[in-house]
Amino acid sequence: MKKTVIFYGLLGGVLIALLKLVEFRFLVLEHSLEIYGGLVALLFSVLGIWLGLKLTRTRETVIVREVPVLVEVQVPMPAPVSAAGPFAPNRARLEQLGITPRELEILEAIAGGFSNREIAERLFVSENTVKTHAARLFDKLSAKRRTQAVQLAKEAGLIP
Amino acid sequence: MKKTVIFYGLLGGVLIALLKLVEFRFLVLEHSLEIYGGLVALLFSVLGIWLGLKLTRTRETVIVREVPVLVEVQVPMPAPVSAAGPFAPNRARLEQLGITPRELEILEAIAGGFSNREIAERLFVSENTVKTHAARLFDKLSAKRRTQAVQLAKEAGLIP
DNA sequence: CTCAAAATCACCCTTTCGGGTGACGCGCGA
DNA sequence: TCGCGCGTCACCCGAAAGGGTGATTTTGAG
Repeated sequence: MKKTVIFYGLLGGVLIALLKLVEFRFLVLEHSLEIYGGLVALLFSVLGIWLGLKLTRTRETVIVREVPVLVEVQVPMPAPVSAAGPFAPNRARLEQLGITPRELEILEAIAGGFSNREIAERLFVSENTVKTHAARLFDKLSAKRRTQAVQLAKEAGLIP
Repeated sequence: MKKTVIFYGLLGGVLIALLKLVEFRFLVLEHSLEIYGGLVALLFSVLGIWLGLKLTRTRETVIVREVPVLVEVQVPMPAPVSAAGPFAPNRARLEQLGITPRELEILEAIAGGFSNREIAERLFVSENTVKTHAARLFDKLSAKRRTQAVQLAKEAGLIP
């Protein structure tokens, strides 16, 4: 990566040098301008890099991680929902998105990390069926990938 | 890689074009040398800062201060944690699984529902690299699919 | 300095996903 | 009885993901 940067830096330098050369033919004068520009550019490049380094150098994440010591009451979760027992999917959003019960099942299975084939076996249907459900689901969720679908569904409170 | 080459090529071209343009203006309007210098300075400052940021992106020195653990009864939800702003991944489990910081980054991106390509662009690396990281990650998590990896990581308290 | 871990990238090959299309049956309400 | 939503299934094809191997570079610890 750095090599690439250096390479292009040198390339740029060579190009600029070429430009200078060409210009030289026409404007024998005005050399100071080029030199001036180049110097300024170099200077501020270095300055910029230094700034960048400085700004990120202090970006040290001081994380004081403490593992749970005692467990009292397991508080709910980030998502809203009062939630009684296991989990209650947001019916409103479910309906407003037009997601059917079967599709929700597929969604949960997907979130569980199962492949289409595994889901098919688990639900006693063909893999093609799972794929159709999944496709419709993705469409309704505006998701392009199953991971994205999971993410979106989670945000929408459809799954835990 | 090709994209990177093209990108840098275009960037270089644009920069040179800009320089030329500014020069031209300067030559035509015998005006402020300061503007020219300022523009060049600004341009290269931004470039430098960007470079600096890019070269040192995940400059984090993690200070792990483990507190003796008593019990750990993470029953219901993956990682309650409650309040506490962003989220602190379980460093202990992270280490015990041998997951590197970079791999954790990839994991988070995967959980975010991004494709390998998107992750590659977002982290300024090639898609192959992302795939390598992902592969190692799946191996360490004993996951066969990315959705499963997300699920397992969530259970392990590695991600929110 | 040397060594190892981490990160990066490439290539090949197989499997899995996802999109698109079309089709069939069932139950329910108009 | 018809239409419709839902669930079911199939096939094709391109894209994405995943497995395996090998390689280089960077960086930090000893």
